[in-house]
Amino acid sequence: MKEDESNWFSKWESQLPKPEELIPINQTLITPDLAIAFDIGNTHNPYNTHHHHQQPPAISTPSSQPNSGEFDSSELAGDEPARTLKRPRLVWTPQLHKRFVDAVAQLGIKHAVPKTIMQLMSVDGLTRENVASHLQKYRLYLKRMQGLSSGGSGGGGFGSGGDPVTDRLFASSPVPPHFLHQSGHPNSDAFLPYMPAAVLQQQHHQQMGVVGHQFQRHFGSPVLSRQQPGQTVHMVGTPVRGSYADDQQPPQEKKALTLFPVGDD
DNA sequence: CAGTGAATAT
DNA sequence: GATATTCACT
Repeated sequence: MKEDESNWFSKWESQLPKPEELIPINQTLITPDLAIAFDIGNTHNPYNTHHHHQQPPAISTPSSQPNSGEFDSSELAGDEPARTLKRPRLVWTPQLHKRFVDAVAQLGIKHAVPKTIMQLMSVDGLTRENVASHLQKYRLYLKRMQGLSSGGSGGGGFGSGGDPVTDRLFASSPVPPHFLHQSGHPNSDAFLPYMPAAVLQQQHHQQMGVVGHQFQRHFGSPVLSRQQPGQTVHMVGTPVRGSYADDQQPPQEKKALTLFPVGDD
């Protein structure tokens, strides 16, 4: 009956350890081997923002690779190679991507296949799959670039009619000109406006003063950590304030359109 | 093995 | 929700 229940319950309850007695067992129960095997370390892992871990592939500065650009492998200085274990999701940092682009550039679009690229990059921990996957996206990116790069409202007019570079990562890296269509034109490299990244903003998303958190991702600049409601925030030291307040249309196509009463779109 | 597109995972 | 990875084909 009832009394039985309450009885065992109280018993059980009274036997519960007090908070003070609850000691952290997370680590002590995990042997070093296990820890490595599961890629878990301390509970307060710097990378453990909340629920996923990642071990940036240690970019071992290849002594035989003339870095055309600067290379900040500060935090990337990894530790133990994850051995034969399932590696964490690789994050393509701009630097990493740069290397990638570099490799592809040097190989030439023709020989730029995952395997070769990977070798040339000589990034420790990078797998062929990683490169293959990335290469694909990169190709798609290039393709799209060509698509909307002709004629348009050119003249430095970005983010107008077209779509403001969908891939931030790619956009943030100097792309060898000759990549754009055609593989044999070592001389047609005339331009290729490299956007200071900061300019790349999304047009949609009218979220109040909140700047895309994507920035944080690639530039590690905590532009906005926490913003109190009502507080206005402008970008730090980034004078990239668009010209057009809310309108996404540069005063340029405004030619002769007095022909018809433009209803409204 | 390389290339794609779709699905899936983080 | 963006991205990276995996999968099934080609």
